[in-house]
Amino acid sequence: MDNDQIVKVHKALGDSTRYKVIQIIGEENSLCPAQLEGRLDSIPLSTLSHHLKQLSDCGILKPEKRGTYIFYSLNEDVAKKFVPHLYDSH
Amino acid sequence: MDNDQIVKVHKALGDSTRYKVIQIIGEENSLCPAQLEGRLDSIPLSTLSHHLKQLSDCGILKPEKRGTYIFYSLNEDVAKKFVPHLYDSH
DNA sequence: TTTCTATTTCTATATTTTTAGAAACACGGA
DNA sequence: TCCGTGTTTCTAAAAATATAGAAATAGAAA
Repeated sequence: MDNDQIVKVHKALGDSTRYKVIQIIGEENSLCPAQLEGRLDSIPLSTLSHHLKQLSDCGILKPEKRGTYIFYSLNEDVAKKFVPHLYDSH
Repeated sequence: MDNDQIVKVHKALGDSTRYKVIQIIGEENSLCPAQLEGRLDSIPLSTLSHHLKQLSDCGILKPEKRGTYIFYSLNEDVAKKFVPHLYDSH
């Protein structure tokens, strides 16, 4: 993992909405945008989608398409490096 | 360390100049702005100063005044949490 | 006190990022 | 095929951040 990649992950985590998304998905294992929307404070899906894209692009989230739905889950390799405390209580 | 603080550290590390600063200080232990300036690609001291402020404000850098100089070093508690690999080879 | 050096703050501009409505796309089911 | 649902892309505007020159501050030393 080179510096650019590392900086990209930090940038992705350096926003409170995106950080909360990572926390929620860390608890729930796998969620789709509409489910996440219900757990966040009145955020439009279009905005959420941008955040999910950024989190996926940097590699910390892993989108998985099943029919119409897209389930997002943590990429554990990356998540363990950057948000290890999410794994502390398991 | 609460969420706001965590997000703040990630945001500070999510910029390539600031990330490089952290890497350099991790190698050198303690440097002042003018020394750092020489290790970075033609950056004005005023800009560097802003970056150092952001890195200090979020807690990952620790400024220490000695006469006219200000020496910046890593706050190890924070650095070990967010950039643990900087410690791998020591 | 004056000067020199190290560093920061002020100010303004340029750039990037965030936000969100509207339109488009993708898939499953009637 | 047409409709409904889930999700993304398009577009534009607002907000935040980065940048850097100039001015200001702080301390050391003459």
